[in-house]
Amino acid sequence: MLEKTYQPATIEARIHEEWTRTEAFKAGRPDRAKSLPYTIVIPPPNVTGSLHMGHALNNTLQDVLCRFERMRGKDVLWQPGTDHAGIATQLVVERQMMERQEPDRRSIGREKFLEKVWAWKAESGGTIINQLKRLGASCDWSRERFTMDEGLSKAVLKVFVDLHAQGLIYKDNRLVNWDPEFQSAISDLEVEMLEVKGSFNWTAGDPDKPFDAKALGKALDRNPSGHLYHFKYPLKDDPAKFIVVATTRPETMLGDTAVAVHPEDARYKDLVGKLVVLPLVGREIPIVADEYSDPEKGSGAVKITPAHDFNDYEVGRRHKLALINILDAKAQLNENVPEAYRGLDRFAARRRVVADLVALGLVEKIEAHTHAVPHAQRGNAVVEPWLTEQWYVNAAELAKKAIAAVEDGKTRFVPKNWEKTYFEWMRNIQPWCISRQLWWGHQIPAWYGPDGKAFVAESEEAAYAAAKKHYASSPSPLVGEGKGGGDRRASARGIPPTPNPSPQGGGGFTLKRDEDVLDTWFSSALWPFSTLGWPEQTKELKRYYPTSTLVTAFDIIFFWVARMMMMGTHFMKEVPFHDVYIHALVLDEKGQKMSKTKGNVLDPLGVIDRYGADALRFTLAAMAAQGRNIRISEQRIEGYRNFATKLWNAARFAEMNECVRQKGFDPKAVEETLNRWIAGEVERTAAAVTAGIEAYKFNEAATAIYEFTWGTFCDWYLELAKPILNGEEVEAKAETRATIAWVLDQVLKLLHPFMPFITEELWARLVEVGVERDNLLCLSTWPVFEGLADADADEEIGWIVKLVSEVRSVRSEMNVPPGAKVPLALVGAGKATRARADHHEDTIKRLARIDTISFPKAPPKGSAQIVLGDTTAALPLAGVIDMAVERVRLERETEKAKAEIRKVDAKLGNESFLAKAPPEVVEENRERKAEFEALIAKLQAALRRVEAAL
RNA sequence: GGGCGGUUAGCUCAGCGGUAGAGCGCUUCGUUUACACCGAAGAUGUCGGGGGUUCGAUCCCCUCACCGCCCACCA
Repeated sequence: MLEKTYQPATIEARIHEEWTRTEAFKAGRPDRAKSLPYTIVIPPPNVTGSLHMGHALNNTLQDVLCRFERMRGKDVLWQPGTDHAGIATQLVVERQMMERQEPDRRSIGREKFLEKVWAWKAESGGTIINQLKRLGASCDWSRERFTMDEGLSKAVLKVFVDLHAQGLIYKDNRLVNWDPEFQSAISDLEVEMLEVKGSFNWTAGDPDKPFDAKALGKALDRNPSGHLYHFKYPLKDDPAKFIVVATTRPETMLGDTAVAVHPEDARYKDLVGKLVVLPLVGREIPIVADEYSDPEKGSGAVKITPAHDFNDYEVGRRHKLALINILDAKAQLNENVPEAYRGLDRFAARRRVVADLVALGLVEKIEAHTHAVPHAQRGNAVVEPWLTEQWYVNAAELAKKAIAAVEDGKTRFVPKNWEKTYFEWMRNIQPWCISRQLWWGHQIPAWYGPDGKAFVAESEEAAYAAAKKHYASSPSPLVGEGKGGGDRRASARGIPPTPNPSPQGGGGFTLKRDEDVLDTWFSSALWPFSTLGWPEQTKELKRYYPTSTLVTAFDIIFFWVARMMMMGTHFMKEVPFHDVYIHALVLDEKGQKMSKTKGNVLDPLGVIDRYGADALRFTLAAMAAQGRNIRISEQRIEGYRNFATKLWNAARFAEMNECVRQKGFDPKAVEETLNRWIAGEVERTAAAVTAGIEAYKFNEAATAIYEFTWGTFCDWYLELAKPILNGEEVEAKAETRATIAWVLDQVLKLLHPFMPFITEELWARLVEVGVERDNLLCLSTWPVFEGLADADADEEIGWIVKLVSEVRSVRSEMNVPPGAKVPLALVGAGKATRARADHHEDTIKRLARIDTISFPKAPPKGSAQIVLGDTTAALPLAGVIDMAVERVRLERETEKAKAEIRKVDAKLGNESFLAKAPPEVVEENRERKAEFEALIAKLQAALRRVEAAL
């Protein structure tokens, strides 16, 4: 016997165990050997992360697809795994070490530090996987992968070496986004522009307002950025004259190598080609004419610091200006600035420079200025454009095939509008900086010879062999000049080059491996094939690649989707996935991004504890309309928890009424009108759910099964079935019981992708006599029906539903006591109606609380009257109801009908409409008009009777 | 500055060239043996403003307003 309410907590764990025990989700099950494959690779969550609502949505949708396709008979591989998440994970461990007051990573060295990270991974790495399991994710857990697994690392090595050999990976010395806190390069995508506001305003020469260093200091304490400083640079030839430049970063002036003005700017035309003397430094720098300078901005003259600004870098290139790097890896001023500033942090230097220039009378004004400042997404440090040598991928080249694949429709975005975003980015793609000065990640497979030449190979041995060959035919490396290579970069970062003391062979030289690791996204880019065993040509790779669908949120289209497309089309010569379904972000009730700092995080695990995984999943799926974000609220989840309970109780009802599955039950063979009707409804619902999932319209699929289950099955079908179940007609009773059991099974199946736990549980518990007892629901077959619809049954049941609803409505409006049974008179009933009323007598009596049904020629005096097609249903309630109220009610009904007729008439009276609208629409309106006219006629008759009674 | 999306019931949102919908909330009623995490009945909308296309526009086009996001932007 089922309990009165569904208790998810007790059931979910057991069901999950059952799935695991039977290896239900394993790809390549023998019974699916001849099936079509269906593959999804999971967007690998950070190995040390924990489940948030975004994951919950992402994985719910993937699971809906996988369970759906599995039930449709496909051989489903949902490939799970985790990402090593270079920066994020290293950060966590470093913070942990700091909290424990342990020595930092540089003190303990790379090896010891990596041991710690691996230990942390071992400790917390299983968390998110277990959380995914709690959500019900039907991944093939036996195939779990990690981006730093041996196999995946091999794939990374091969890709790096191959791309390098093809000239698509190279080293370059250019400006990168540098995170001075991590002391690592980061990619453009990892930079976030944050708006900052200043508060200090000052103008030179205002006697009422002298410069107040303290006030500026305070403003800068709040925010080191946010001000625009106007500096006066004296002309060399005429030191009494100045050119004014404006900057938000005063300290960079120490690295200025030019001032640029617009070539068309009349104010400065004469100055082009002249020199100014850079204050504080004394360097003579030219005034150049460059289009980059915008006469509208600032003073129209702009200082140029090619080594510390992306735009200035380009100007510098055009004018062959010197690059003076004034910062070290920590963004402290280096030896290239006057001694007074050396060793200062960039923000301290900023104050110092401003103070010194004010003292020299070279500051014209300081304005509070709101502008955007680049911050590192992880860690939030202000990012510094910094000149270093890094490894790059020629993304523009790889993007060609990735773009073509989408243009040709080999990969399709759903919703389609994301293709535009994809193209936009891909067509303007910049070189991808892939080296990171971190330790946690795939170390770059490049070894440097004594002269700094890099040997890229899959192993140290291979690199050494290549080096030996190279140096045998080249001048001795031992007298190398230290040109290029990692060493120079290392020294630029203040890290002394550490020669490898151990001899690596008999070549008379040693190789030193590049210390850097690869961007995390480099390995994730390979995920669709590296997880299948590539570079080995495994049978899994053959069977499951290309994958079917990728399900992800739009915020990683650039980071991940685009790069998988590039790597997939390049190395596999085939797209990594056919469909990319881009889903929404999950926001809080107010539409804000959930974040720990805002404290508006709804923890999916807490939700699962309180309402069950099924309720959470259903909520997310039901709200996953395309092209819109999801605002999740606990109330909504509660509503779907109630839905689960509703289903549970419907099953309980079935159980109590001995509705047991019948082997070989054929829904086409049922004879009771009621059962024929519900069979048709099941067919329609199955089609709607199927169409919804196929089109990635999860909300439509979820709504279809919800409405059927609650509205059609519980509210009407079961209620209508009760008289039969309680009646004496043995055959009808048996058929109805069997039908109920069958419908319930179809509900369980259709609902299973959304609510796997409760459905699996009920599936198992409802089997009393034998059908499919040994099978799990998740491996059963998806409902597909044809030919169950029965127009006659639809009409008949529709009539009953209408009659019952109308009677209830009138009773309620007329304040008939709910307990009171009243007689029903059907006036003007034709043969068919009479037959219906006879056939469903018990049902009508029960649901509408009627005691007797009669068929008089005219309505009894003092009746409330309901027009139902050709019949007027009269409730003789003389004395119970107020006829004045009844008159008002009938008048209102009449007015409504008249309003409808007016609308229809407006159309039918329009000749253009008759001429141009499709004939079926015209016909539809004619029928509508006739219907309402008939209705009005009957209502008028009813009104006359009421008036007679008054 | 470039792009994308949104504006529909009190709230959160579906829908869509031809009768405006759901969930929650609200009102009234209800101990009819599946379910009060329930049942029955009910109220509520100038479908953001303006223009256009069309026989017909909440839906398509243009425009304006407001809101959100992405990209670019440290003078």
